[in-house]
Amino acid sequence: MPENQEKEQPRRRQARGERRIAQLLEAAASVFCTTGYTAASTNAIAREAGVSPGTLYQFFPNKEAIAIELGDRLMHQMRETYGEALAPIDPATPLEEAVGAAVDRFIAFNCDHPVFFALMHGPDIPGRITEEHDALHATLLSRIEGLLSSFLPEAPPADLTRVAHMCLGLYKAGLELILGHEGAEREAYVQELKDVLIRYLEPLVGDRLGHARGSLG
Amino acid sequence: MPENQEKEQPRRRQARGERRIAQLLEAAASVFCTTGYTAASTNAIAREAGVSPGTLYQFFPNKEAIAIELGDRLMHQMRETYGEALAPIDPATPLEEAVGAAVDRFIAFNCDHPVFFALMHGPDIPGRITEEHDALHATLLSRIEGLLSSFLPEAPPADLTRVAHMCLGLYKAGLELILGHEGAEREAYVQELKDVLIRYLEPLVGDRLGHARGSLG
DNA sequence: CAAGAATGCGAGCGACCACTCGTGTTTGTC
DNA sequence: GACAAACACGAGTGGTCGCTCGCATTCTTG
Repeated sequence: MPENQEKEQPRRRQARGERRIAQLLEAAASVFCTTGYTAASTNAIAREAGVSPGTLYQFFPNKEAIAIELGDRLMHQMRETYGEALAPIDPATPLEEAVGAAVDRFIAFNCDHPVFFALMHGPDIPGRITEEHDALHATLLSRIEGLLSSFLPEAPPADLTRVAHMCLGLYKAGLELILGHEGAEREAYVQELKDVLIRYLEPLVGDRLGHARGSLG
Repeated sequence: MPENQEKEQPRRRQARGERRIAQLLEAAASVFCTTGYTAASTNAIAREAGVSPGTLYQFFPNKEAIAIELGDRLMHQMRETYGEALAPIDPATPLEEAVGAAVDRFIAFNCDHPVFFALMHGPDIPGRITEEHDALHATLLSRIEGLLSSFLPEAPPADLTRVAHMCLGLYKAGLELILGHEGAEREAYVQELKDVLIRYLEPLVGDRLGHARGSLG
């Protein structure tokens, strides 16, 4: 059977279809945010988008595909964001500045796209999304490791990896608190997160260059 | 209608029944751990326990009650644990010692009872468990605040609350990494978590007493 | 040893959900 | 305008899951 059924050429879409897709993804983002992936019913997504269940399945083969497409689009934007936020930097950059800039960019992204957090942290999420998340996670980790190694060229790789994991974990913990507050309190938590990271990393990287110790605001 | 239907006196249980309950809770813990709460089917729990679905419902009115009972028992043990781990201490105790002891106890508890983490972090968990979790969370927070205030009697309450939230969040982040590793690597992460907390808190509490700065191992 | 309560079973019920299908409507193309 | 393809609909289908019910078995009690 030489027929290749998996390679269906993308069916021609009209402008209306593209609009529907965007509409459905937006609705899905909203529903995923409030109820999580598994609890989100496709009917609820369709209803939120103001279309019928059948219409939803005109554009997505199944529920997972919705999350995947949403994840892909977010991931794309994310890569642009961390491309800027975690680019290799001059090792002479003060730690405060490097951490502050990276945190600000990531926090801004996550505040703009709360679905991202919801989609990447559900314990009930299908395999494909987890794969994407793991891939992103790995990329972020290697970027952080790269940055760390420019500060700490002589550290054992295992330690670098561990510290990178820790940084990402600390960021996620801070993000959760930040997303849980608004306004001035949110800003205060952002600052607190920066302090955590800076104070954690300072003894590691500061020993090499003897940066000035942090002064509290 | 003067009848009070909610107050059914607890039906008499035989030893066999108590054993079954323990068996079912253990099975539930196992299933919740591997699949999470919502994805765990009551039939799967019954199967894991080696009994029929009907037997399960002989002892629990519904699925939520299983999680609640499990949560209650864990919560009870937890309170004993943090009763020791977060008891008010002499403000003169070195920060390293206080943080190290508290972290060790909580980590030990969480490693002994992985369900606890699974049950308290699913985004899909029913209201009652969330309430319990919130209650525990609040208690832990006020304990931490209490400890902090003994170090920082003059700090504004809002700052104290924020720092306490941060500490708990950092702990949870560390816990996730710790549970994800074993053996020596796990121990390394435990130490890393302690370092994070100590370095975070040191500038706050250290300023008052001028403790020796941390030396890396 | 009864008699009643507690325990145990498992087919099956009702609800919900992902997904389909037959049919009707809109849009692009000649 | 004619034809086909894309779009839209929503009742319906199959499957899963929480939970029930009638009945069999084991324990406690007098």
